[in-house]
Amino acid sequence: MASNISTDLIRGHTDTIILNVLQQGDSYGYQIYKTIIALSGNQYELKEATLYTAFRRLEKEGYIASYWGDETQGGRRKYYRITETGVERYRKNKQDWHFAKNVLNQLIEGGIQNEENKPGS
Amino acid sequence: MASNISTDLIRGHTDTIILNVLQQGDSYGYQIYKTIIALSGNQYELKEATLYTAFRRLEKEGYIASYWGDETQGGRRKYYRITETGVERYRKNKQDWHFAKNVLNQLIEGGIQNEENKPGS
DNA sequence: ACATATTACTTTGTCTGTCAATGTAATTTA
DNA sequence: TAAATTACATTGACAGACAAAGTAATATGT
Repeated sequence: MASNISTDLIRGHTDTIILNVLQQGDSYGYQIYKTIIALSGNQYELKEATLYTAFRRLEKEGYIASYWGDETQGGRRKYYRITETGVERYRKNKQDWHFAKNVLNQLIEGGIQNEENKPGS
Repeated sequence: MASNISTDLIRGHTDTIILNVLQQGDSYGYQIYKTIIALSGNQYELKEATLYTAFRRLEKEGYIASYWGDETQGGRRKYYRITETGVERYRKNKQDWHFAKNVLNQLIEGGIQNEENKPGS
């Protein structure tokens, strides 16, 4: 893990990242933790404490829902599922990110940029 | 000012943005404030309080230096100049941003991205 | 068999950057 | 001459990220 990435550069994207993972199927905390590391190509680790904080936040806001897995041995894995409003939220966040990315390019690079502006979505 | 951009999406880029402005010539607080709004195409306003906080931070760390303009009427404009380490810092920050941007794309968009990976500089 | 590592979830407290609110004072415009 | 703009500054609050520490189960190594 090179981890060049300062926490402030990711700040604000945590929720979007989690929602993206959950959009591809239900998952539980530790697995999501591993998935994010893998997705980043081992470049970024979203810390566990941050993750679990985000789960609370997202659930409270109704973007995800949780249920315990039926592991039959102890109260093991807590699974998360993305809700409909969660999917909407993800789409919105993704748009915002594309928008912000373009503005940031303008602000960080010197003058006027060519145009690498295709929100895709 | 549509200001779609949440503060958390910019967080961590403030210093880089300021250094970028100062790289194109000395300037003073209020002008930098206006320049950033213009540079963003009126899409983003870096708040004054944030700016002045950043000036302190950057000066303390030796990335910028300040001097009073010779307005001869009152202690008017405080100009800022980017230092050599400031220029280096800017370059580093820009690289970090390109790197983080690519990782973020991976984390926010679903699967594996094509490749829009040319750090430029 | 026993220690260690890994899986899995949780809480508490701290730090940092951003910004609202507020203030001062000079200059410019209506 | 009142109001707006320019220009700089401080204070206090808030939110997100995370280090640290902990609990408890299962798996692995020796």
